[in-house]
Amino acid sequence: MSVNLNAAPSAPAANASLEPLKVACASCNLRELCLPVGLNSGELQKLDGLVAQRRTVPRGEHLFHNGERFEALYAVRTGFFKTCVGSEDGRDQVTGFQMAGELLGLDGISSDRHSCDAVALEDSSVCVIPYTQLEGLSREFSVLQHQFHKIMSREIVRDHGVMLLLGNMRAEERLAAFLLNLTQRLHARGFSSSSLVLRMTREEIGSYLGLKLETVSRTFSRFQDEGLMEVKQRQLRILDLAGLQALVNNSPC
Amino acid sequence: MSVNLNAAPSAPAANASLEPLKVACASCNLRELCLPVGLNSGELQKLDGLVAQRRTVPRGEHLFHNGERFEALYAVRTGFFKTCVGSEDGRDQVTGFQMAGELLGLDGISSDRHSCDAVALEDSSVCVIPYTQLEGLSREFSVLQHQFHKIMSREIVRDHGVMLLLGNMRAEERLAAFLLNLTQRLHARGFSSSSLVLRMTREEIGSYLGLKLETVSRTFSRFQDEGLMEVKQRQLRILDLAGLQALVNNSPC
DNA sequence: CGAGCGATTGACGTCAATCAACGAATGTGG
DNA sequence: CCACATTCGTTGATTGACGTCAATCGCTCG
Repeated sequence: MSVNLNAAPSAPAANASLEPLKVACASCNLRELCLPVGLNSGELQKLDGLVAQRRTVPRGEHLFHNGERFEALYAVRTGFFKTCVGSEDGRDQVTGFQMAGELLGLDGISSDRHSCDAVALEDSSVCVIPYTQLEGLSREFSVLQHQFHKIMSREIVRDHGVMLLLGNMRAEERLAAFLLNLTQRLHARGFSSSSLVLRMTREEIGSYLGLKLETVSRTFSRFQDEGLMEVKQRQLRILDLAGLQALVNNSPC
Repeated sequence: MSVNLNAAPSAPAANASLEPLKVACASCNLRELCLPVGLNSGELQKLDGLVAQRRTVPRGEHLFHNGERFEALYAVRTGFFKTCVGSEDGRDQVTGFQMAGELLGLDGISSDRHSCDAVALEDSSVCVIPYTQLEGLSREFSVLQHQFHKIMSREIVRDHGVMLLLGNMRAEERLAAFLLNLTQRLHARGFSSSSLVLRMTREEIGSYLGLKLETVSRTFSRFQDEGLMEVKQRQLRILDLAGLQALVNNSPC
């Protein structure tokens, strides 16, 4: 396996800020990445009835907090989020980064409370999906039910990939895997797969990868020295994709 | 948060080997830990109709392999399993240990193929839950649907806890967290929470915790020297639960 | 323009990995 | 039943990767 991630069919990305009064799932350009995959138009309409509310989250603000009552899932429409869990003694761990078309809040189902924080890394907007209603609708439409289950399962598989990364890989391999994941997801959304702008700090990358920010920074510099990529602060440019892939796949020896 | 794990109400454990011809969920002593939580007797009967098949898995054998077609979930009746993912270059990572009442195979939903190996660490038996039928039944019974979603969500939360452990904790803390998790789950199944027999090798523990087997062994020895526990091969005895908890909660400084 | 956060880089320390040897337990075949 | 093989576990010495501490640089935004 190849350090799992959310593979998805391609679709162009949406634009932020100017929020239309009503954006139906049926006309959303993320529908092939999101919950509506496979629904026919009648089903889509029903789903739209449910996803009535939108919410914008300014950069740095929480979409939800750990411990908060769980009532809805959120589909990212525009923007970028991180989720993180924390231990009593103040350590915290970024558990994921979410971009357009990805679902937030699945952790909350288990205990009716959110068990992590979700924070916008740039001005973002989400669709609010009231959870009880989603359960209801997915009892009506087996396609929706199955798609929802697939999304939860995909999250589990992704987490297992991260566990492999955290448990077995060295700093270089972790960062390479992270970059490949990120570019693949961006590519699936119609962006360039070689040029990207990071939405998160070195510290946040480090937290996700189980590294310190200095190590992330040094590893970026090493990649640049080796001609694998160009690094200008958060502006990245992949020069040697195969080289990065080789780093992930070939064991260090 | 406290390095999440599958908390569950208590229930005594079943006995192996002599497999009854028919064991109904309704009379299973794991029903308060497993899928049937909250079902009324009519619903239980329907679920029983679905869970017709049992399977025994001798120690060391696979319940399923990575890449195999996904058709059913498995509920552990007796015994003990590990699940592991592997990368191309041969490294592999234990992603979890499963005991009675826990579900295996959730990773398979996302792609219709299992994405990990499940291996019995002792002679074990499982209930086979055909997945398509489970989806059907959970469209009929919202309680079953909700319980199933909770189980998937719990798996996600558990994985996030492991990510925190792998990303932030030192060897001692990881092992302490692991032991506390294990004893809590055993306790929930009616076993002593101070005495336990490990079903897995040092290497498997190490793989789960992102450590080498020598480090696991050394850390066990240190715990013993410090009077936290008694270690005789795989036979463990917790002497100072609070001491272990302190290790997990208090940052090293 | 200056304050402040984020990023980079260097010197040094630490924890766990690696390499290696040995001991204990379990299982196999003569 | 014992010799032997094999796997699992323990322990020590050394190495190496990443963390820590610290100084500096450079954006970005009031």
